[in-house]
Amino acid sequence: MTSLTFNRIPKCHFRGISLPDGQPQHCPQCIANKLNYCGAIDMELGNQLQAIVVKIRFERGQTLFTQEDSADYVFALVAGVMSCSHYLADGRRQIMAFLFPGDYIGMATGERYSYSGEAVTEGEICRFRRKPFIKLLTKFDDFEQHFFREVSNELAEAQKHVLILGQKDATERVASFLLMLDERENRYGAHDDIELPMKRAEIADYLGLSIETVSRTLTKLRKSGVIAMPNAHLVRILNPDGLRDIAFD
Amino acid sequence: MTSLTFNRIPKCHFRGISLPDGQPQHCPQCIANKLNYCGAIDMELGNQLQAIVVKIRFERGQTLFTQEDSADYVFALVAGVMSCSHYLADGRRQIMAFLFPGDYIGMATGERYSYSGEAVTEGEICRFRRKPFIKLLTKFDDFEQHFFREVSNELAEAQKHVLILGQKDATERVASFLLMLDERENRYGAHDDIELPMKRAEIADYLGLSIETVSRTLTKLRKSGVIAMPNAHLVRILNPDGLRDIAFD
DNA sequence: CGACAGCTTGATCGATCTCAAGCACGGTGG
DNA sequence: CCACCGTGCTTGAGATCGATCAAGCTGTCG
Repeated sequence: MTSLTFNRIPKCHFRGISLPDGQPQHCPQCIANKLNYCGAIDMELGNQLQAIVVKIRFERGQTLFTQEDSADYVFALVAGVMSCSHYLADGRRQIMAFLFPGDYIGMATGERYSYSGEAVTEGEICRFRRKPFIKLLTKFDDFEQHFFREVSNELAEAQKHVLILGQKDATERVASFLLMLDERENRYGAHDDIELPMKRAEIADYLGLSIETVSRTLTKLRKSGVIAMPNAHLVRILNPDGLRDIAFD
Repeated sequence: MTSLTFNRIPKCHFRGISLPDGQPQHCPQCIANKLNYCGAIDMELGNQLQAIVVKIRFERGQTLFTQEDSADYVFALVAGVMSCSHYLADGRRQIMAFLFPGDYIGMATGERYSYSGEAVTEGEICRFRRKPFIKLLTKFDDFEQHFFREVSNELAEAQKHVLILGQKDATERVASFLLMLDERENRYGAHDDIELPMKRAEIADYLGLSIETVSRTLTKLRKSGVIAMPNAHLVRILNPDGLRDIAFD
């Protein structure tokens, strides 16, 4: 049920359900709505969304948009995992967030995205032109409130991230990261092992650590018995309370 | 014009304009609206806000609310400087943001604030009960859009913060911080020196550094000639381009 | 089976923290 | 008015955590 296969989307239970190929589906059937919008999209809104949506499949490693691009679109991730990264001129990369099915991207942005959207796994995304999308926001009141909550949650996530980066040491950071993934995967129903679809380098750039430190820390947690790692991209939490203690909030 | 006096509010030009003592003023006259809401509040909304507002004066060091408190209020900072801090159980503190007149607090929050609101200087704040405030949001459409933008800006700030904490070294962090304050003070009109109303400990907890490193870094920037410091809480940028280069974005 | 990308592990180095003085300035009281 | 005190800032010396450099290892794919 949770075997690790990166080749086909549906295999990984928390990466969302692939839509049938072809034209975009009516949005109420879309996983993105099921997960975050609780099915509250009405038919009329669904139809209007359908008129401005383009569904895009993407491959692992692909860049969907860059931090320099004019922010003409809003996206809804349907399947797969993405990252939002900000690059400095010398190549340093800060990953701002990992995105999972049901997440929206580029809601709260200025004239340009200030981060690049990159595919961590292959997947599928719905792309909406911003202007008509925003018009729908003002037209459908719950829809607007929904996005206010979305952006609020994103802010809360960013603040947690600030706390991790500003105050926590390497072990606390990695433990917090594992718990974050665990919690995230729990939204899709019970699961046993945490999947790490991203590379060590991506975990490192999310946590402000080096690849080597991430690797050493995982090894340390494994040797101390709070987690097990069936393989390099699968983590089983053996002692949840212990891990929470280590994460320190 | 920019002499450093912490005793009386109006002396510091970027800390906002004190309202006359006594009952809350009609909100269109309020500095908070002038700065961020561009005077777009209409009379009707102003009256309804007035009905639910309480104006509170606070002293330096005072805690306005804690991270444990039920988030029953939304605040608008009118005068003075505040900080939002998250404390860990062992006393570590991450300052999430410094707040200036015109900033709103507690808009995007769950059941509880997840940070404590602390007074960096003495000042004044308008407090609104959350429920009626939210009702006004839905009733007045521009008001709602205004707050969507507010929360979006807050998110952008948090993401900048993540970048600073995740990727930048001590010198880059301090330079970025000075530029942030500079930009912020520029919103209130031209100014010569940057005021640092907060203590070194607060800068340190914002930047994820120790007090000593903040101090040493300021000394280094001073000795290298990009800034001058007439006193410990006043910074003059001598070489803006140099400082931007050091801040690295 | 070989090549390559990504992960792990080891050894060293360096930036920042910690501990410890000393300093500066504002406020207070004699 | 000035000495004293306390708080906050600076500076120095040593310790530490994580980065960097450098192999080796593992699993995947052709």
